[in-house]
Amino acid sequence: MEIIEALAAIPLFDGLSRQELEDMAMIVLRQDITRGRLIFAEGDAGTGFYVLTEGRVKIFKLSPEGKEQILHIMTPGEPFGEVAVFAGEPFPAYAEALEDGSVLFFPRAAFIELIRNNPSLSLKMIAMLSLRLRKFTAVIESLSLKEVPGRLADYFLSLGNEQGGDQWLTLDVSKNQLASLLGTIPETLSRILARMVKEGLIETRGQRQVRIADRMGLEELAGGLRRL
Amino acid sequence: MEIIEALAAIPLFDGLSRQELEDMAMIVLRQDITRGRLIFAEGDAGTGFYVLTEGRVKIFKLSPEGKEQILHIMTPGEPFGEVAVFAGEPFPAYAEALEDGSVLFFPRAAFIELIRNNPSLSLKMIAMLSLRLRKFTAVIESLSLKEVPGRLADYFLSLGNEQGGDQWLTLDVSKNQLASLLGTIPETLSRILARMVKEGLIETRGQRQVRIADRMGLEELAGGLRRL
DNA sequence: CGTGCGCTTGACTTTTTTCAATAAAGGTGG
DNA sequence: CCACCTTTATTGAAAAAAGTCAAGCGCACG
Repeated sequence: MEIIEALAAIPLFDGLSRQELEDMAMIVLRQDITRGRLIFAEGDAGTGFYVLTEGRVKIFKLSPEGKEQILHIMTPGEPFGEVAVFAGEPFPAYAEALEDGSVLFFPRAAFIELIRNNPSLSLKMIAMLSLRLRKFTAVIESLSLKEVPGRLADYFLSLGNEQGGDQWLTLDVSKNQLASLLGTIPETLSRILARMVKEGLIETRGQRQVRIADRMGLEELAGGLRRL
Repeated sequence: MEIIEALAAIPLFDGLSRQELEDMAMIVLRQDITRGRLIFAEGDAGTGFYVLTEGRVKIFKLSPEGKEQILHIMTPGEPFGEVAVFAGEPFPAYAEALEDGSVLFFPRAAFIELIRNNPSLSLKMIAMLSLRLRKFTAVIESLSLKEVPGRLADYFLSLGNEQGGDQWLTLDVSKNQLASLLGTIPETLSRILARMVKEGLIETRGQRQVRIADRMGLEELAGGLRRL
């Protein structure tokens, strides 16, 4: 049963016994998703949540004029939609597949039953939510305390931590998406990128590759000690 | 034992049996706090979390230049610092008492043990974290999609929902703090407030009282359909 | 080989911040 | 109860940051 392997690969569930995974496999539904597919919309009832097993999914909000703010880009292994399910409210944002892939769907009632009987699963759930809350805190801090150059510097620095140090870094999103993730628009991003290159903070290669040329300079920018 | 009553009054714990509350009372520490008192600082190790029982506490971040962004103002009954505790990381922000009051401190290890043996407590915990995550989502949306007038309109509207409908509403924070909560500075807030009054959207009385004079107008502002 | 979409650039407008000065409130000690 | 002092709030003028609108480039894809 391939669902079991998929479950076992989810960080949220590691440490669970074979039996527990099998119980869980009984309640989940596998669903393939194609690029551009809307998985749920803001306001939809949260009858269950999802875990991404393959592909990438963006979680975003829409303003009345149709401008979108990307909250998060999910990568395989991450759950999404749990907040609505556990808070007992409709989904607060949209979820759309950025590439072909697949998700597992966990129906609300059955999953709650599972948690109720499984303390270590609930602790994992709590830890996962806490971590996400912490990330959101950082986003709020960044949006409200820093200007766009600082937020972009943050982004490059954290990209540098994930991927190797002073290698060429690969942007995992389009620049339009990156702009939205940073709470700005493509034009502004483009200008700031150009200034960063001119100031020797970064180098670019093609559309999606960047190298940090002056880490200290970026850190000063992120910290607000320098301006572009 | 007064701690028991304090515990029973916390929404997070309602539905727990007398015995469960007593078990919990064994592990909590009561601590009185005075106005201005720093409860924890960003970077402190999270050895446990707090629940506010009396007074008000602000949770905030500091930028390198010392500008502060208030993330949340806690009112009695709300837990804070849990994120760090469950994520196993240091506190990501500062907590400072705005008034005299008191808190209960829950040591990490003992509380985790409690949760492990109490499924309904863990579900409550999960629900609480989910709700907070949902609020943060709204804050991020507001910061990145709306301009200051829209955020302020949001604030008044939600204040109107909490307190009675068309009554005079009482601001629970100073205007400096409100500015920080909205991700802006006092001067900007002051100007926008003045414009809102001139446009007949709100009335003010003294420094801390506001009445919504044109709810529809505010809603249009919040939705971006109108500009000031 | 053209069409389309993502990206960039320029000129202009709007929004917000900064700096500086003033005004109003609130608390304290006489 | 009042004068004084500190903190908090308002206002103006100028600068900076970001957003809008419009045009143009370039690369991928059919």
